[in-house]
Amino acid sequence: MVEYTAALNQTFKALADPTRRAMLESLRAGPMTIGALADPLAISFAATSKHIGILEDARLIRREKRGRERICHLQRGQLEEAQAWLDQHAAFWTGALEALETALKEEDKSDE
Amino acid sequence: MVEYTAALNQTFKALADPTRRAMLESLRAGPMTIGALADPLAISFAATSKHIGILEDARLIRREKRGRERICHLQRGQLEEAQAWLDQHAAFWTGALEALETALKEEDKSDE
DNA sequence: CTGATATTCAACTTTTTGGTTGAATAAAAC
DNA sequence: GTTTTATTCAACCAAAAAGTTGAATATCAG
Repeated sequence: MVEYTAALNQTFKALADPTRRAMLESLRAGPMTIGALADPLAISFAATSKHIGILEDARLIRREKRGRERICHLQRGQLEEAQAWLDQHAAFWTGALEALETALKEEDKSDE
Repeated sequence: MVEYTAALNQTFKALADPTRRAMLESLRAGPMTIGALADPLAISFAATSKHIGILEDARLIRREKRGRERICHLQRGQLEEAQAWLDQHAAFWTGALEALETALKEEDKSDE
């Protein structure tokens, strides 16, 4: 029930790692190389490259070859699906609780 | 840069697993027991209980003891922080691209 | 061509994750 | 009190994730 695509899962997995989120945050300032991305993180180039690969698979970034460097750019990927999932889930409270409140005021008893 | 709390990380990790998202989706219909949650999933009670533990740690659900049963209820947890992170990240395109578009129209040349 | 730089590849290690099973606990039903 | 029923605990397992190191590749600078 509710759409559950492989892409949505890939997006959430990609976002679940704090290092990868930090990378995405860095890239908000503009495109940058793997080296520049690895710099503030206390991990190797190889590890950074792997993270980038995961973000690329989730299409949250795009890696462009420029000479011996790789420039990483942000991409939307399936971010909107993830947002939609969260929004829909959050609606449980915004919408449903509103209705519940009304019911409680009128009945003054617990639901169910 | 940008708030990165342990709670936010816990939330994203909790949401990264499709089984756990399915559980949260089930619970939208109303509170239910571990058994009822485990039923549609092809996993054991024990595995279900563990997932519930993770969701509980992330405060996305609350486990209430009623007799020999445990009733699971949805909770907001730090869901709003996760939403905020995504919204902020998505704003990169909605906001920034809007500005970029304008710039392109006026200058008709590529950025950077 | 030679050497330095940027990144990736391959192999490997450690930790975490998602799952299992069977015993333990606790409450309900008989 | 004995037996179901519902859940958890503990020990374990396999696969995935996140990291490392060192060799390979490709490009740029002399």
